Amino acid sequence: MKLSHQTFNIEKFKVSCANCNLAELCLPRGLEKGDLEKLESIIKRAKPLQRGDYLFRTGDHFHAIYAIRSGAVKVYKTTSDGDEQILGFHLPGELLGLDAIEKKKHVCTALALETSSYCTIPFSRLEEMCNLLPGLQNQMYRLMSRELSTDNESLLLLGKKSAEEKVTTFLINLSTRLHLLGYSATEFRLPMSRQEIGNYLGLTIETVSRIFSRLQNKKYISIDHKQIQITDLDALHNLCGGRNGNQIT
Amino acid sequence: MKLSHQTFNIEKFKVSCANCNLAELCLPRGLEKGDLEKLESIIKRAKPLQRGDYLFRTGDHFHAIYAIRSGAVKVYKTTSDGDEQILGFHLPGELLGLDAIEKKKHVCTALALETSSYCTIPFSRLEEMCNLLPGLQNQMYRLMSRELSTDNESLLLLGKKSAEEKVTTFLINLSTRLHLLGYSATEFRLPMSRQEIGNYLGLTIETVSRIFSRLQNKKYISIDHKQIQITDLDALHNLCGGRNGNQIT
DNA sequence: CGCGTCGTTGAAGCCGCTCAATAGATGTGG
DNA sequence: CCACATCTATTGAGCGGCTTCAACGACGCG
Repeated sequence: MKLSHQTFNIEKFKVSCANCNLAELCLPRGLEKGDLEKLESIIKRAKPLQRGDYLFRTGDHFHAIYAIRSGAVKVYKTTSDGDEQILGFHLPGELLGLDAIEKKKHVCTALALETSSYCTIPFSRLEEMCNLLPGLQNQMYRLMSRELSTDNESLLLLGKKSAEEKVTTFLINLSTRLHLLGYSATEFRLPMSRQEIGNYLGLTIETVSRIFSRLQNKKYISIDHKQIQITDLDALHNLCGGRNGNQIT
Repeated sequence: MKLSHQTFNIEKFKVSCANCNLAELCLPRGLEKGDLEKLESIIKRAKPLQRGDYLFRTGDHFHAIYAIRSGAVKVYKTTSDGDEQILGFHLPGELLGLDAIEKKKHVCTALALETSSYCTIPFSRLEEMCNLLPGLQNQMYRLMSRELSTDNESLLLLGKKSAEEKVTTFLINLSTRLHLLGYSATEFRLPMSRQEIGNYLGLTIETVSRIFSRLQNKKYISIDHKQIQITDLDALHNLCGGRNGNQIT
């Protein structure tokens, strides 16, 4: 290897959707090799975010959408009286910022829950490229459509379900998404605090904590701080209100 | 007028986005006259729906999106145990069915709350046309982005707000949207039942009714069945939790 | 070690739900 | 036209799930 250390670092940040194991979940899905190279040419991979760093904030000028490559990011709105409502937690392969297209300004804030890497996709160039690559345009519609679907699932979650159903649905949803990424569906680390879970689900931190304890007493799960093990996935499914747990937001 | 009665009826259903007073709110927004004609060529205007008619149902094959021209439509999901969660009420100028693109199947049901007319826009032809008309493609992104934004507002509504805040936010939202359509912002007819309002807001019919009564006692509104008059819009705004009420779902 | 943050658990209170009764609106058939 | 049934909406009484308030333990960091 003749590359100097310096050069190597630059190489590390060069984009290669072709080699990215998330390609099938992300924007490149369904593109041919040649088209993939065109798409890569407009994508920039930036220095990873540290825990607590902002990806974008409410009011920021919108110029690009972002694809999470690793880590976890929370997206939230801040109300006039200062407190926040978390709208979703985003894992690798998911696109952020699509809701900012209309107003050309970000309407939410995105913050890294842990060290997270991401790709930046300038929107105006993406739009141009969609005109050239119908497959890419179709994938954009699909991804936006999917986000609409998952938002609808969230509405159902908040509107109809009890606290216990909310928490179990949340766990199963997370489990499903992690499994899709190749991780264990039954053993993982929660990237967010109880506070953040409660906020997302429209519950208090105490209620979340109590329900975790209750699920643990029933031997459905086992929790050590943020490390969680699902010991009876079927039982959890049954608590979700019959269906569901496959939403992706 | 030389047209026979027969001919006149056919003419009535011919599309003309150019003459549609909703054009600036709907898909044609921002298109030049020539491009508008191209768009019109793929749009079909169908016979109006009667109250209780379905526009589409969960599981239906997705082949087109729909634009409401008049009336009001509710969109809901049905849970496995049979009851429904209403996701939104749609007024003229709004697009329906965008959340079905990904799965190529409708994931919700859309039902007319009153006599409603609409346009049908075949999606595959729309996609082709977006490749030819960058302005149209941009408008599609904007409209989908806006729906994502309004879904987020709904999440905030369901997650953070009290029953009173939910109901007042709902009223102000409706008032704002009707005003945008050229109707009175302070006097209108609710196209949905108390039951449906409660379902949408995650409340029972009794709670909705009580809050309407309370708002009436405070002289903020005046209700006669479905006919509603807002007598103190500012007071309602203050009840919303400081901000908000500008979501469009 | 001391401090702050996070999470757990208990006790009490309140908001919204459930159950129930009633009235008004709507529709139907005689 | 009225009698009757049905559906929607309103209002009250009581209950329960979740929140609020509070105390305490565990962990991380200076």
